[in-house]
Amino acid sequence: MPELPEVETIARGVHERVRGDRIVQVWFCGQPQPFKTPPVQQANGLTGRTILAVHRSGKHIVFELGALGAAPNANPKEAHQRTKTDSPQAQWIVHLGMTGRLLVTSPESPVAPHTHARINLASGSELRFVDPRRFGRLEFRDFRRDGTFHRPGAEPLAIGAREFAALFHQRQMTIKAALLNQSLLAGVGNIYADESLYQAGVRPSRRSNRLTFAELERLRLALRKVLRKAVRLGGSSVSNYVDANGEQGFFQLEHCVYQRTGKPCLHCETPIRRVLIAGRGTHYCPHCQR
DNA sequence: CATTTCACCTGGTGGC
DNA sequence: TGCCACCAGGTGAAAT
Repeated sequence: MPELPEVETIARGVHERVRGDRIVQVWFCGQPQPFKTPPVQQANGLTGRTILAVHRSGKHIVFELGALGAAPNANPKEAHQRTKTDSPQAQWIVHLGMTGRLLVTSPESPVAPHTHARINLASGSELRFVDPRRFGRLEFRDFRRDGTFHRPGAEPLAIGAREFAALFHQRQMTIKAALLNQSLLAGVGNIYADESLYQAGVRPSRRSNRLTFAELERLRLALRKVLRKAVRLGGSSVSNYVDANGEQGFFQLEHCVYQRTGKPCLHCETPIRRVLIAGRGTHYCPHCQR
């Protein structure tokens, strides 16, 4: 489900709830689909480690983990100090796919259908991965064997004007397809591609390399504006997205084109059009976007 | 190599 | 109410 703002919201929420905690028990459901690393290897790697931090990278949620067998630390104050001094030795990487959810709950709360992972922490809380469509992926990396995780593309909130323009001037696919390509920019998905193209006044069917520098700069700034606001509002809750605490986001109320097919453009009243580009439903205003 | 299409899944919605 | 077609926040393998 999640694009950059939703993943950022979830990662922040999980970080707040599990930082400094220790993994005491791991349960994985037998469905092999979501496991990029075999479940047994993952469970062995995770058990006994301290969670130093949780953060977002592209659309991935990255758990920074301490050394295996580090002394348990029940005292939250000391756990916080440990966070400062320990350096990460391994990572657990979660990709939510289309319908994935990461939740921090109590072990007693009812287990939702399609729960594929339950991770018990020393504090008593439980981390759960739920994913009906099973497009999500779980991966474990031990630095000694696998090195650290590297997202493929640039961060849309950090990239500068020149680099952004250079990236998109090299491509002849449609600008919509280019925005969705995670090896160029990491974190932009269908909602925020459509919304930022609308804000920039650029038609999604345009060829990436045909955009002027000024248009690309408008797009980069629109992307920043849209993504930042969406993060501030906790992401877009379409269908049933919720954050780590089960709370909804509110950016869906700000959508100008996404899933507004046939409704009037908020600028010019022209009906919003929906077409298929790069195999995805694409929404735009035929008058405002050239 | 760059680009496009399609398979992978389950569930919700709206038309008949 | 039931059945069915279509749609969905993503990606990577296969085809072009």
